[in-house]
Amino acid sequence: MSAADRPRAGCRPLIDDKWSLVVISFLGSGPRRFTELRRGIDGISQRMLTVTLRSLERDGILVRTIHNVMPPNISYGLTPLGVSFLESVTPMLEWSQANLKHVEAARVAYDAQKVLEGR
Amino acid sequence: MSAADRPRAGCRPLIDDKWSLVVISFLGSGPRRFTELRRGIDGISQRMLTVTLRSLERDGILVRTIHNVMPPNISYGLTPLGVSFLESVTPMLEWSQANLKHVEAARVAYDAQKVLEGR
DNA sequence: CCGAATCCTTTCCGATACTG
DNA sequence: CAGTATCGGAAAGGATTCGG
Repeated sequence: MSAADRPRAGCRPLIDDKWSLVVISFLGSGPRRFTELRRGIDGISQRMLTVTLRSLERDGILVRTIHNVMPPNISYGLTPLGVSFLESVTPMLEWSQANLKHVEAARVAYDAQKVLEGR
Repeated sequence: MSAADRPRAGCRPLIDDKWSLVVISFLGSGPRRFTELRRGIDGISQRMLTVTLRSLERDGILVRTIHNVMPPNISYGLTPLGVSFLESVTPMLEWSQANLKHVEAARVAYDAQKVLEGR
């Protein structure tokens, strides 16, 4: 990779909080309702789901749609901007899955070395 | 994008803290010394640079090298694992740069709408 | 120059209770 | 079902000081 191919140093990700990526990748397979998200995303609290959805709606990453059927329900789906973002993070998500073992091994080796050195 | 192309829902990025991506992308152009990083990365405190470097060293993303020249100095450089990670985040970093204006515009529109609705 | 240690403030976030 | 409001503990992070 040459320097010209890379974004300039110091640039920051626009979406970088704890739950946004998980929510976005969950919505990659199609719109979901609040409760589906809550049950489908392990460990998220109701509060953080609400906060995250609001923030992503504000950023134009997803849209909140109220369906006037009986009973009424609300769904969340990615916008075209959200889809393009998901596509851009997919390589990083795949890297994380593929290299989880490598990173864990590096941590174990590092910690073991620290113990040998006497903290 | 089909469902099979995507990492399974709920997977989490291995590196997702505030400063790691900035440090890694800064090191993409080659090894740097502590003070170069400190001066080159806008807004990072000395403490957070230290903490971030340790964490990334532990993860096997970068290596700390002590050069026994006069005067001695210490440099930080990406490992092959770190380079592969940087390559995987590059699309997301480029997306962030390319869509900053879009997202900011969406935020302004959202906030304006909220005001119209009377909070 | 590099970084550890301490202190202190800010922000995050889960639990809980309540509304249409 | 789909939220909002509030509270308190936990964690992040900045400022400062000290040491090799």
